[in-house]
Amino acid sequence: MISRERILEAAGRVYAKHGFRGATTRLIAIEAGVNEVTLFRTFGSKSALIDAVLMQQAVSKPALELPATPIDPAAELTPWVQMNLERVREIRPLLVHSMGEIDERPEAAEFACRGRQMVHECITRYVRALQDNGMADAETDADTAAVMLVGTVMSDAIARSFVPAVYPPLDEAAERYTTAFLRMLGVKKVVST
Amino acid sequence: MISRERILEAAGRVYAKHGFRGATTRLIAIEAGVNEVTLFRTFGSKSALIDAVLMQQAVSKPALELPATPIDPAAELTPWVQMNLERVREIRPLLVHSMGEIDERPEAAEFACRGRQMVHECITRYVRALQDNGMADAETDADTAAVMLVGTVMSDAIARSFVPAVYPPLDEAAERYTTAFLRMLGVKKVVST
DNA sequence: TCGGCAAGCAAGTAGGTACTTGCATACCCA
DNA sequence: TGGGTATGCAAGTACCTACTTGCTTGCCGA
Repeated sequence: MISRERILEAAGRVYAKHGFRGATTRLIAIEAGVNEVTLFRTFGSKSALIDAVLMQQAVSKPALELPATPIDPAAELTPWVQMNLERVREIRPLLVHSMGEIDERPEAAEFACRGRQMVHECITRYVRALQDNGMADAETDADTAAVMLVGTVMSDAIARSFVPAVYPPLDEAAERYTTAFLRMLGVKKVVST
Repeated sequence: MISRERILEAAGRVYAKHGFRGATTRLIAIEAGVNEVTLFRTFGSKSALIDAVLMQQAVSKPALELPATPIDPAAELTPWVQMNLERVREIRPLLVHSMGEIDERPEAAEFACRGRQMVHECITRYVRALQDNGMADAETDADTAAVMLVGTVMSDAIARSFVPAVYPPLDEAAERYTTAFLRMLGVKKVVST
């Protein structure tokens, strides 16, 4: 049963590189250092194997939380944005391929959507809390701001690798996005608490 | 020479659905209502055909311009954002597939990047003009705001189809994004000019 | 010491893939 | 009227694909 994990990891790497059609059972077997037959005996079919890969990825994320009651928004949001940037960057090839394959393999949809949904709920809750606590302008369009922050994170994490020129430097991105986001919401800087 | 265009269009549709590997020459030929051999006689190879498809797409865009000297930012930006949303939505499947195939087929990279680059330059020029004219706060991070607007547009156009719940209604999106963007820049509303 | 189980190996099946070749038709322009 | 040019059709090549079958090997626990 050691080979099960080896195959899953190998399949993940190969799928990330080549997508479903390009991830041949032969390639995966070689990458896993395993006989091709073992792959069928363990997972039944190539589709089942790839599904298992995506399923595992979707489950293995412990969800990045934000405090229920905000205190220092910039200090709380910046690392959250940073972490989300890194996470999406990690799974970028998987994400892009499964997005392209949604029509042909609807099973890929859940993987492509789940993370996005969760992040959206998290940030939306947070901005609501900001408004309720009077730390953000009550009349601003908080939902839109949240959508824009998450959209920015996705766009950066996915597109930076092939259009690097347009994005802020890697080590400044999270802070800049956060600052601009808080500006949108009309949040004042916290000097000391 | 009529078939050349027919093949190009058909190849575009099939590629959009199935990606490079899934867009078989047989499928394309059937979709074009043309003999498979004609396809090879006209383009030489499948790769050359798909390259031609992407090349044509990349060239056929006349670039959406913004005024060199802003007068009413909201009125100028909203339709621009709307148009860009629609454009990216149109080529979404093409974009997603070519993004996934960049590693394997670097020729796809130009198509995936070109539009993004141009839009970025356009909006950056515009916000600079806003700042120069004193219509936007001079000390705000205009570049980051521009990146966020474009990132939002890309994210909406690409992800709305499979995570519709998180995005603002279709007919309000452009206006909301524009409003939030102008807020980020500290642009006051123009009442009448 | 033996039985079961995971895995490897070699070979095969049935189908799909890009691409080629040779030949038959049309059609248009000179 | 004749020749080039675009296209169709049938067949074939060489290779890749997922997946199967039958047999062998090695390990592990009773």
